[in-house]
Amino acid sequence: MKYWLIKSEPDVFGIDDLKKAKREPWNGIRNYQARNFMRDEMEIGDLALFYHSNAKPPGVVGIAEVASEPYADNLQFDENSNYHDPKSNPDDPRWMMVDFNFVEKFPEMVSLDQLKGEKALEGMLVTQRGTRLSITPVSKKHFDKVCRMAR
DNA sequence: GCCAACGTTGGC
DNA sequence: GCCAACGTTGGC
Repeated sequence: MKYWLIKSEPDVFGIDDLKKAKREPWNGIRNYQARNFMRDEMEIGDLALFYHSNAKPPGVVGIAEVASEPYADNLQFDENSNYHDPKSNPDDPRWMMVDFNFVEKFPEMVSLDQLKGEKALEGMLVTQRGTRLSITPVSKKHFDKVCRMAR
């Protein structure tokens, strides 16, 4: 079982939206590294820290769970979508995604500042400057620590 | 296959 | 809204 951190902008799709939806296809990822994590490494039952980016303040607000095998993100074939990719071949889709289930919303967010200030989280990718990846792997140690900080 | 130009992310 | 840090694109 692996652990992850997934970013989302609360204005677009935040933890409350996931709570309401219960389950959501993680579509719109158009970065190869992030895609590879979903396609090649995620397994049903993996847990992910749900992170609000472009928020004030940014930080981890809850937990989601991988709920499906990887499958093609249909928006890549939708000409009216921002995520349309004309170069993707329907017989060999370029962009894959998984579904996430809502697991938990933390009573209080663990802000990026808190993450950065916590010695035990040293090396966590999201705290590092220039990490723009919307999906990053997280060690179990770091995952557990963030959960403890939230409670 | 190099690399300049361009686009995007996301903290601040 | 600025801009640093990346990723991608495309000409050569």
